[in-house]
Amino acid sequence: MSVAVAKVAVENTVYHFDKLFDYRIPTSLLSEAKEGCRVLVPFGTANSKRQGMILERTEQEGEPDQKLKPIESVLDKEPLLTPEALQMIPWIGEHTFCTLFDAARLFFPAGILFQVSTEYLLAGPAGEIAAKAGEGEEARIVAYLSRRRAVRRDKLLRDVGLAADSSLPERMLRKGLLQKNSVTFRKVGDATRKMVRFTDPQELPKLTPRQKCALEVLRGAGCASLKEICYFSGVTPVVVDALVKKGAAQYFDAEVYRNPYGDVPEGSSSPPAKLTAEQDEAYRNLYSQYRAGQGGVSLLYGVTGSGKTQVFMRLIDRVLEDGRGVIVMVPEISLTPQTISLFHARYGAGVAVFHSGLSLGERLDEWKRVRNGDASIAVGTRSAVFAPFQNLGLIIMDEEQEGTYKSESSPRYHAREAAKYRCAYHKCLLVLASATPSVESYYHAQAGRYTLNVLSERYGSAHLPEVDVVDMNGEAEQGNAGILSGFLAESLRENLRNGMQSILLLNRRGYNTFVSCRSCGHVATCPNCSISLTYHAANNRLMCHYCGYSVPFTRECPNCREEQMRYSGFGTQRAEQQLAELLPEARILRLDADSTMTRFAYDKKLKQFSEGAYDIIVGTQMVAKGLDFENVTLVGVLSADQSLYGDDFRSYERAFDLLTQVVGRSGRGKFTGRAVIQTFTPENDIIRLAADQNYAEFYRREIALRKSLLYPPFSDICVIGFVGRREEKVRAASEAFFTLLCTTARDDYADQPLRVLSPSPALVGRVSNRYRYKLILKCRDNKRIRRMISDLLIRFSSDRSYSDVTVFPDMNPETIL
DNA sequence: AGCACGCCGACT
DNA sequence: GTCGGCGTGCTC
Repeated sequence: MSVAVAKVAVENTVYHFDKLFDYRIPTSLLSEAKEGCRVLVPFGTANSKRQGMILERTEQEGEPDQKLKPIESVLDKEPLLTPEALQMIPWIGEHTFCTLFDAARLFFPAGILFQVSTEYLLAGPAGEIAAKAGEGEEARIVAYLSRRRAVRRDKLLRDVGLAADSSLPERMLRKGLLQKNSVTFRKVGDATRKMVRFTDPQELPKLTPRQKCALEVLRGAGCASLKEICYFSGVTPVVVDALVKKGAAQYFDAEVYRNPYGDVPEGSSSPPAKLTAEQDEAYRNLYSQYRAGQGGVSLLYGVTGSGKTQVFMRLIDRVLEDGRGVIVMVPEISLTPQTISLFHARYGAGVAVFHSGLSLGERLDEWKRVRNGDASIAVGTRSAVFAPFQNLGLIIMDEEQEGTYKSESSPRYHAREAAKYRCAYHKCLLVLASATPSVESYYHAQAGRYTLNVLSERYGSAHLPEVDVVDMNGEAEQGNAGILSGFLAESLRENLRNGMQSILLLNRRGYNTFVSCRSCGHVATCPNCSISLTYHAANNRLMCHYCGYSVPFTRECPNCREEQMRYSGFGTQRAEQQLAELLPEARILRLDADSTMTRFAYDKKLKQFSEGAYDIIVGTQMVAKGLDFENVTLVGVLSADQSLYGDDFRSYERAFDLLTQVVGRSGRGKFTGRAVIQTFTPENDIIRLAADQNYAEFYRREIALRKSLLYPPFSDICVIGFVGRREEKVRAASEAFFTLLCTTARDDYADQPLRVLSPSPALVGRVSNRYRYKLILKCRDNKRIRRMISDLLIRFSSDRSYSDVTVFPDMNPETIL
């Protein structure tokens, strides 16, 4: 006698008791319940229905010793997950300290998920129930339900006007007035963008001040996305909801873009441009490493504009010939239409695109195309690393040093590590490419763990730009308080006269950065976060970049009541304005997160720039990378300083990367380029090294620093974050955890090299009214240490006294909060 | 996280 | 006497 058992990862479990749960597979489901299929299972004392994923199937011999609960139903006809994914899920769980189901989620598009929810219906004929029911709210629920069949819990509570966490339905259930069901439904999600239009009613209903404000914006625009209305009027979506209810406005869905990138051309088989000797050598090396079939990692270090893409494409061609899949990852910022059309032009519909800007439906479509073998190249951001190829030949990670490859929310995985795992599994090649490799990757290449290929020259006739560093201290002394030095202003004029284009980088958005009172010194800060507010000229409001809070700007100081509130510092919006005053004939394009909020605004604006509709781009980081316009011959960095002096061990690396990259936007075509870097600290070596594009020297210094201070790659860093509503609790929790960690490490892990830094408030100590603390652990990221951290988390969260504080470990985070 | 069990105070 | 407060323990 034996019984079939499924080991199931269950949704919405809590980390400290997450594991694979055993369920009996009823005979009727024996053929359906395959590994990799989603199932519905009874869970907990209430046996509420939850979604789960079968990760393993076993036969249990003899009598079923425990009373295993049976699987309720199987949700997929065919497995959603490949054997590779099934194997990778526990690995992700172990490395990122997340639940197994959360790890499994990474492998399928969000649109495919079912949601399990409760619905209620009357337990008998309406008349009978109404007679038994009480007054007031109970009676309202009965009346409401007597007009329909079953209604989902959230809808019921919303429609009857009760709080979302009301326990009334449960109480009525116990009284026998209601009955409940578990239902599964496919998440419809935000497949379309919510748009609002003004309905222009005969007479306007009575409106509250906030509603008036929102309506004014809407009237001006006629129609806009809900997001935009909220940005420009500073209201929350509920205000717009009210407008719609009162009949002054209407919601509608933006058209669904089935194919977000227009008609995909047939893959043009245009032969790739001829490779230079250097490119050819890199290509040959990579190809032979691929051919060897041993897997492995290679670092392709090529200066900006050296033509790494051509090397990739050659390699991709060969891999495709073998009938194997290819993943190309790019950072969010450079997933431009330029990049995508480059691949579309060459490989046609064989390209699937993955990034966060796609609707759920589109993501599902692209996922299926890879799954079914209709697409053999996946191009996308970090999530593309999980593209469901069955036979993978090559993964390319462009700009591998980019921080966006590390997930900042659970599961906190690094796409580079996930890529290494997949490459080991498929015995395929991972190519890390960059003009400024991460210190860690270059170290591994030097140490021989990765192979190294170098492209030291720009492609074609292009040369690296000449760079001038301008000391802004001198400018201030000469009475120039503007954002442009005389030198940069003159360079811009000259470039304009020559009919060439320029890019200006200002690494900060908003109009001004800082708003304070001249009279009492009061600084405008966010009421929810420990951060100062930023003035935005577009909507004349002060905004918080952390939680989205905003207030209208007034001159009156909320503290001393004097009309003395003033801006200081500057942002992209002010730069744009000053530039317009200085160069009235220039056509200026501002690119930052505010000007590119709508879905295709960024793409459209870049296209216009490339067609010559603008002379100058001024923007934040998004202009620093990936842009490739041959008419750009001048790049200006308005202030190199903010990016340099973070308090993170990666600040210098990021600053060097940013400066090198932005300088590299200049002179990529047949015209010679130049760059101007403005700074108040011209003596800083990083600026000089970036100006010279001297990576080797930068690396030499940085690696020495990392070694002496025991930072990666000489150690791993695990940051344990603590978040909660009451600061005292959060601080106490971090200290209790610290103590527990220290004793555990001393008693049971004396063999492990370990340094623990005592807890301290996070850099931004409060965000959205939640306090944040952190403690830092320098360690070796190995099985034993992960086990220790996991054990600590489990022990710590079973202590009820810190239940309102959430603890989250992050192994090798991109930034130390 | 939910949810049930269980043991003490203020109501009909 | 009972309803309901939240401390404690479990989830195949």
